[in-house]
Order: sequence, then structure tokens, then C-alpha cells
Amino acid sequence: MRWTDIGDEQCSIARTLSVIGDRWTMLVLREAFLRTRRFDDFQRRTGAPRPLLADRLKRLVAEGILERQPYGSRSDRFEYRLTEKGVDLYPVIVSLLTWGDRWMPGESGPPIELQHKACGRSMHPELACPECGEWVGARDMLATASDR
Amino acid sequence: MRWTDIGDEQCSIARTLSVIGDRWTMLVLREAFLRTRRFDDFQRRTGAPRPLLADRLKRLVAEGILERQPYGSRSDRFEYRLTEKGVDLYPVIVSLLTWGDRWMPGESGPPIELQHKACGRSMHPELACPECGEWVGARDMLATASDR
DNA sequence: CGGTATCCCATTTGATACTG
DNA sequence: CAGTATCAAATGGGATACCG
Repeated sequence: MRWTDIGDEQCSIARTLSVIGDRWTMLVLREAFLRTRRFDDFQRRTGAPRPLLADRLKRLVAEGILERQPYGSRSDRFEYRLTEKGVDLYPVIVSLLTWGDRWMPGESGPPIELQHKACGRSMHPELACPECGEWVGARDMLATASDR
Repeated sequence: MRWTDIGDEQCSIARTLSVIGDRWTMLVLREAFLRTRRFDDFQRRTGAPRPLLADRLKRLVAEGILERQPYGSRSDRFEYRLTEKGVDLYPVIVSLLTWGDRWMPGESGPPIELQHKACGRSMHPELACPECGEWVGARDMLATASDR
């Protein structure tokens, strides 16, 4: 299986990875959630080579995850903003962050702090069941693959 | 920045990606959560070339995400099982799945079904605040990067 | 500021075969 | 079953320069 073909896979995980399963892409998304919007800011903060960044931004726009829009009065300035589809990737990003904070902590504490606006506490969101409201972990779930 | 150096980054997301931010690795983890344990089963179900699979399994074991253990009576049979550190990646995997089911649905419905053992319903877990219990999305959170 | 254009090199990949 | 060995080909990465 080639990676160009993976978008055709049955599995939603594989299809999702075909779109965002690239390390530079993930870092771009991290920045987008931190409200980075302009090319040069993405470049500086991700450290990606400019041609690579250009490519990844283009793909994300093509996939409808980012929107490219002119801003200000000049016609040669653009900003990239998350679409609804892009914002919906939040659980993926925050899960990566949470796991890293827990299992691969840096020396000086986590560089990104998460605060819940509503209650004001610092925390990492966790998974719960939208039907019954209980917290869920891997052991609480039954996963069934239809192809086996 | 080279990818070999990314493990040194400040950001937990980047450090996490340095360990699991590879597409084959992610598919291996998907299988692990679907209770795949043996080399050839991983190979068949992920479609990864054997040398690549061997490499990814080795790395995951080195990182403490999988454990390699002999099983049965023969000494040349091994199985790979998620450690606690590995099980804790569940939110990452399930978030990828959830997003894919929502935004990149296949023709014949999702091939992996999730059921909450406790309440019996089919659902996708969602994020909530462990402090106050409310559901949270990207807009409900304040993310602050300490380096800017 | 927001990109492209080049170019070269290192790495990864994919296929295939082989071994204990 | 559980890998290694080999190897050609493709890909991606990084540096640098350039343009409107």
C-alpha cells in the first residue's frame, strides 16, 4: 500500500491520517490553534522550511481544514484560519498534548497551559460518554472492526 | 530542524509526535487497540512492509508503549501488548477515528464501531472538563504558550 | 510579507528473498 | 511464525536564492 492510496482505505483512522498524519502538518495545526495566522509566523514557530510549509498550508486549504483569506487593506496579505472542520480537530491536538505532558514531560513544565474558560481551572480535558456522561478510558469501550 | 531532533523540542505535542507521529506507527497502534498482538497479524492488517513493521514495533517497545513477550510453549513466538503508557494513547486514536467518521466518511459506514460497555450505547467519546464536568470544545479553552 | 524555484542529499519505501 | 538481508527507486528534507 502506498501512502498516496491510503485515502481510499476503509478505516477512518487511516483516512484521517492521509490528511493530517504528517508531522509538519500537525505542527501547523498546533500553531493554528494557538491563533497563528500568517505565513511567516507559521514558519518561525514551526521551524518548517518555507517550501514545505507552503505545501502543507496548500493541502490543508484544499482539504477544507484551513481557509486562506486576504486581510487588511493590502491585497498581498493573507491569513489562514481554521474552518469548522479544522476546529473539530481539537480533540486530536489536545490528546497529543495531554499524553506528552504526562509521559514525556520537559524539564521546565508544560509550555502550553490549558485553562477552561467556564470554570477557570487549569486542566487537561478527558473523554466521557455523550450518552451517559461517564468518564471513559480504553478499557470501558468495546471496539468492533466490521472486517474481521 | 531535523526530525531526529524533534524529541528535544519544548512542546509536548512535538515530543509526542517524535514517538508516534508516523503513519505506520499510528496504524500499528490502531491494531493494538483492536487486540492484534502478533507480528504477522499486524503485517496483514496494516499492510506495512515487513522491515518497516519490524522497525516500528521495535521503536514502540523501546519507548515503553508496547511490551514484547513470549507466549505459548514455544520460545520463538512473541506477542506485543500495550503497556499502561500505550493504553493511555487511547484518546489520540479515538479522536482520529471520531474525526474521520464525521468528516471523511466511507461509503459503507464506519468500519469500527465503538460501544460503551457501561451503558451499552454506540457513541464517540467527547471531551469534558475533569474539574467541573462540562463538555468542552476548542472555543471553551484558553491555550497559553509560555514562549510568546 | 508571502511565497517560488532550484538543487542535492539523506532517508524511507517497497519488493523480494531468505533464515531459524 | 517472526523476523533479516538486500537493494533500487521514490520521496522528502534542508539550504539557499529569488521575486512581486
